Amino acid sequence: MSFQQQLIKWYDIHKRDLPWRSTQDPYRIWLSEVILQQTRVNQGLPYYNRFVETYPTVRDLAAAPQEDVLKLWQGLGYYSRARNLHAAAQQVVEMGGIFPDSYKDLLKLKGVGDYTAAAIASFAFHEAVPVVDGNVYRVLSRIYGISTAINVTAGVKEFKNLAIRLMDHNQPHVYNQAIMEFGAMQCVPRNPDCTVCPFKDDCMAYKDQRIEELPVKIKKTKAKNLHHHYIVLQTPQDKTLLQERPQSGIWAGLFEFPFIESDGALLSVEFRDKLQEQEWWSGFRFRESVYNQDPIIHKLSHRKIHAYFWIVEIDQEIEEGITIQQAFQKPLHILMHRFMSSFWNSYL
DNA sequence: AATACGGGGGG
DNA sequence: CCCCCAGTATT
Repeated sequence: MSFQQQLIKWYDIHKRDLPWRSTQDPYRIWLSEVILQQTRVNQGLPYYNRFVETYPTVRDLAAAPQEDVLKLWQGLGYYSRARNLHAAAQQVVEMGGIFPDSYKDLLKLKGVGDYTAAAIASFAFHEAVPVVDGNVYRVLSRIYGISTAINVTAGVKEFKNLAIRLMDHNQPHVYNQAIMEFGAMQCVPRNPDCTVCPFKDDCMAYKDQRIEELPVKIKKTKAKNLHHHYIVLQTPQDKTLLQERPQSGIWAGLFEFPFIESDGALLSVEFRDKLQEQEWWSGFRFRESVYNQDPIIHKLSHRKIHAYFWIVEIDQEIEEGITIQQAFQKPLHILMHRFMSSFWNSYL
């Protein structure tokens, strides 16, 4: 039995019942693929359901305000995916609302790269293009004993070529689902149960006991430290102040309290001075107290944010002030949302 | 070719 | 603590 046949046989027995597998609608498939970029199925699943329900068609998504899309995306991370998703929906609507139906044309959509274009093209249109995601790298590197790093150009090309050679051209949609599912369920990153693997007699890595070494990946640079002193403004009428982050960089387009950056912890007097130096701060009388003496550590892939929340009470209303309820309506990053939930749920 | 970009889960 | 996840865009 060929590799493809064995793989598909395994898939038929072990596949999970996932909502995007029971549709041929390119819009839904695209939605699922973007949500699942660098995201586990279990984490993305509820978001997929909410998006399909809120925006049943690509036109609904295109017509929505970006803030609403970000709000629905809140907590999923890599927020440029949401902004690109929104922009791509508008691209599709401009093309008459008809989804591109080939790998080549799909690639033109914002946020759709090599993997996602291949996924949509094969799942929705049965085009014979291979998906090469983290699962596929792992499966192929192990079975074929390939030590080329998966995150260097030579590796990307080598694995892509192998994937093209291996794929089942008669049923690319099944084959692509099968190899990813196999990586996700059987050929897992750590401690796979190779004794029940259908490829245990052929797998080079298993034979050479190199399962834990493959795939090879060049390690990434380590995180830099940032210190954020968030200003939790409180007015007499219990209003507060949020600001939108810039459209590029970390948490682009999300909302948070204004903050002061520093090299480390601040004493109350230091915080007062820095606050009064802020351009937007218009010299209110205020009383400050730090909510958390020790920083809350929020880790991103390459930033380590030390967050301090300073409760700053002023004795007058401000024009930009919003209610707590309004603040919760805004798209927020997890650090903000966690603080707001714990602070205002116990405070109110 | 390297870096930026989240958050959660697992060992 | 470190690694990984249905990657893409930018530098």
